[in-house]
Amino acid sequence: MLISSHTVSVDAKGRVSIPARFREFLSAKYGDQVVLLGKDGCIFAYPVEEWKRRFSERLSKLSTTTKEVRRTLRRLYGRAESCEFDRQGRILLPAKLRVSSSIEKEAVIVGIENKLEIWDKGRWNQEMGDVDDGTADELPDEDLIEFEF
Amino acid sequence: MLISSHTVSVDAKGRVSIPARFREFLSAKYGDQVVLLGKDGCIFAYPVEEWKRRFSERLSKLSTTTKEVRRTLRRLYGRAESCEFDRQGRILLPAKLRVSSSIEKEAVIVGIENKLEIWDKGRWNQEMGDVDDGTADELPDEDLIEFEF
DNA sequence: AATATTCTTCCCACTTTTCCCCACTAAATT
DNA sequence: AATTTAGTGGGGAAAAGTGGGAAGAATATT
Repeated sequence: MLISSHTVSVDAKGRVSIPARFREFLSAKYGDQVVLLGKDGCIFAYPVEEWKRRFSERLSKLSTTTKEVRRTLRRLYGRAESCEFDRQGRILLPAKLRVSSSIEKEAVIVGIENKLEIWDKGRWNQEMGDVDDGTADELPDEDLIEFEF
Repeated sequence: MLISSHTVSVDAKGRVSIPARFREFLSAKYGDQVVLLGKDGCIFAYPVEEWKRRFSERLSKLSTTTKEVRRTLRRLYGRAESCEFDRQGRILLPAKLRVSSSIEKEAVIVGIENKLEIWDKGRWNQEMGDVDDGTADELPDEDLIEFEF
């Protein structure tokens, strides 16, 4: 299970090191390939198998006779990027995604159950409520489950 | 699995480079031949095997006694074009299809599970909703399965 | 029928990008 | 303090993408 957050630097080529703990878990359980998707102002990184489970498998059951379905598929797949760890355990964040998530010099990598989120450090701090005074937010009401991002 | 989108240039002869990642997947899994079909204002490119699975196999089971079926068949097969990669990994887009999909100088090639879509860049941006705010659409309701494009 | 014209296909050459690999520093472990 | 592991940076080879020339096929023109 993935958990916790780590600050890492983004180099001139747009690469970020995936913290060793995360990498071990991912490689062992899923292999070295992840799928990136811009969302909520950050980048979601799914292990490929996880992506398939959440999207491919469910979407392939839909008929593509309707234009709506075809459009949904291309909007999802078209925005995603596939990428692999290099030998140093880094991934290259495509320029497109770096721009849309405002990631420049420092990024925060967050482990959430079985996917990662990659944030610009500034945005992450905002998302966390700027001051981390140890005050936990209340839990939101339950919601209906439809689609798992 | 095919995923993500790449911008490529269309040369004076109407050729486009198929991004290496896509090509590797296609060649390894399916061979070098694809079937092109104009649809939704872009060009669909199916590996031949995929075309057979989606269309040939299912359509050949239908009886051709009705005019309706014969008409469907000729409209589908008549508009399709077969083509191969050249040594540089490009395909030549037939003039007809280039016109009907408004492809001129810049094209976007999108990988969607096991087929490609080839778009004029302008049209693609429209299809994506112009601004890429990372907002993914919800899935539409299920539909009855007829033919899967 | 002969010639011209367009289109297709193959090949070479150039530019840009990608990514592989080495090396350095910092931190943790023994 | 020495050794291992994690994270960071960058040079250079290889590959990807692009453009165009030239030979051959198909079509059109005189």
